Amino acid sequence: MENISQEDYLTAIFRNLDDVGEVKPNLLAEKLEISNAAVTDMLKKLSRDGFIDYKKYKSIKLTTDGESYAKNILRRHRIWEVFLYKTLGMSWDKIHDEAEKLEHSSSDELINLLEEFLDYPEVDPHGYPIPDKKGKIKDSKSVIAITELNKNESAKVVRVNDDVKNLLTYLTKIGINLGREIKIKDKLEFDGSILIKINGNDVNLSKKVASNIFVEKIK
Amino acid sequence: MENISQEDYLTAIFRNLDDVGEVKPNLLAEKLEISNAAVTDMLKKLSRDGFIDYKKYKSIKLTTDGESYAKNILRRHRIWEVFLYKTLGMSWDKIHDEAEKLEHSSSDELINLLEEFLDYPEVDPHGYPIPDKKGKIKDSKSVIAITELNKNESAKVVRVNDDVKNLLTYLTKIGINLGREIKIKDKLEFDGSILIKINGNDVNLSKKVASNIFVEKIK
DNA sequence: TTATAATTTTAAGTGCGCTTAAATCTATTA
DNA sequence: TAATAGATTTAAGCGCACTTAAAATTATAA
Ligand SMILES: [Mn+2]
Ligand SMILES: [Mn+2]
Ligand SMILES: [Mn+2]
Ligand SMILES: [Mn+2]
Repeated sequence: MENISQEDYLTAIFRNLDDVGEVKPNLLAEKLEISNAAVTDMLKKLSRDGFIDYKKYKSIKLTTDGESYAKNILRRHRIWEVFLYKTLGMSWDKIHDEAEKLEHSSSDELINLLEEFLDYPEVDPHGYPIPDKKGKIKDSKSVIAITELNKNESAKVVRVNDDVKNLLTYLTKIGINLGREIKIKDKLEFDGSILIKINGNDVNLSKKVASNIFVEKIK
Repeated sequence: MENISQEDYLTAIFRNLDDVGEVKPNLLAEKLEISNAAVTDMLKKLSRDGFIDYKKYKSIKLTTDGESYAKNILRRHRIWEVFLYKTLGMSWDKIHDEAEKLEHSSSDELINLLEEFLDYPEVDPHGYPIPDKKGKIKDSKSVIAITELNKNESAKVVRVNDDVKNLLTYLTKIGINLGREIKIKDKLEFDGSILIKINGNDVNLSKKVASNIFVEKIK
């Protein structure tokens, strides 16, 4: 395909599929920071090119082609992130934007060599799984958002949404990174915020922040 | 700037400046494999944006801005090539095209980290010098084309034009790579071809090939 | 159920980077 | 020097990826 815009649309679609495997144009427009009209335009092209199923005023589905394409771009993105973070030591909050460009400028051969050089990493530095050459993604059913934990439960941070502006910078500031253990001290009804204990400190997370941090329970 | 086309034009201009620091549109059209009309179009934009000095029907010069921009892209390109070749082991004839894309998708910060990781290489895998952070390029006055050698002179291959389609693949096939010693056995007048000895074999190089291989004399 | 709000599409328009064809300018050479 | 060849620019047009404004459709809530 070799088309930066279309590639970004496809990954945005894939990342935002709901429980029945559909997305709405409005959400895409938000995620891509683009007008609704532009989205409609592109949907026609993606449909024409066989990457999505699209009927006017209906939700969007990926075709088999579209899905495997999206996963390939995601694979590129995440492998680049590992390289930037581990090999070059670039900071947590910069690698996503950098990978967002590199993902469109590298052949499959390059990505495979890079994967080998990095010794076949399974997750990117934000905890997202890296699809293998065939597009297979390890499923992570036990991964849940902090918002789904109950009071007094303990958990380990295993993933953080890399897609939310300035979230990573904020998390670094309050001492949250992958592998950290947290404990729910309280869940506040009126605004959905959550009080957690981390590193011996009490920290209050807004609902929005908490819903973008993912953990695995510790029994 | 963040513009792939303009960046490729600028490096093409820089790489093809003549002895008085000028290029003609026609040559650019050839190198970029694009119509003359498209070149004229882009020259107006590059001029508007302050990267070149351009007057209708006259040759093109780079402005100070244009030159430092071009050298920065060249720096990116060549550092990427070193990485692809040395770190990942990608083959000699594939790295150029890959770098041709990556050069447009990497921040200065990334390039600097990469340069450090590679331990500050001075030349790319084709023998071209890598501009430093300030745009300074080591000059290589003693580097000459094979065509400039006389009969019976010996020399070491130090650079090969990475810009000529299929040249590298061909050279690999006949056993020419950087560091190899050659000796001029004969120069044929009628077609400008040159007979050289390399690796104990006699090989005939066409004028076109010979003019794209660069050497340093051995006394 | 119907008014209103929200979403989505259509319409019109823009700059980009390209194309081919025609016009214009410059260089070569008879 | 005048004809011609070659280089360059202009003109018209195209698809892409976006915009804003208006129209159409669908969802929500009184
Ligand atoms: Mn990311
Ligand atoms: Mn991207
Ligand atoms: Mn190169
Ligand atoms: Mn390029």
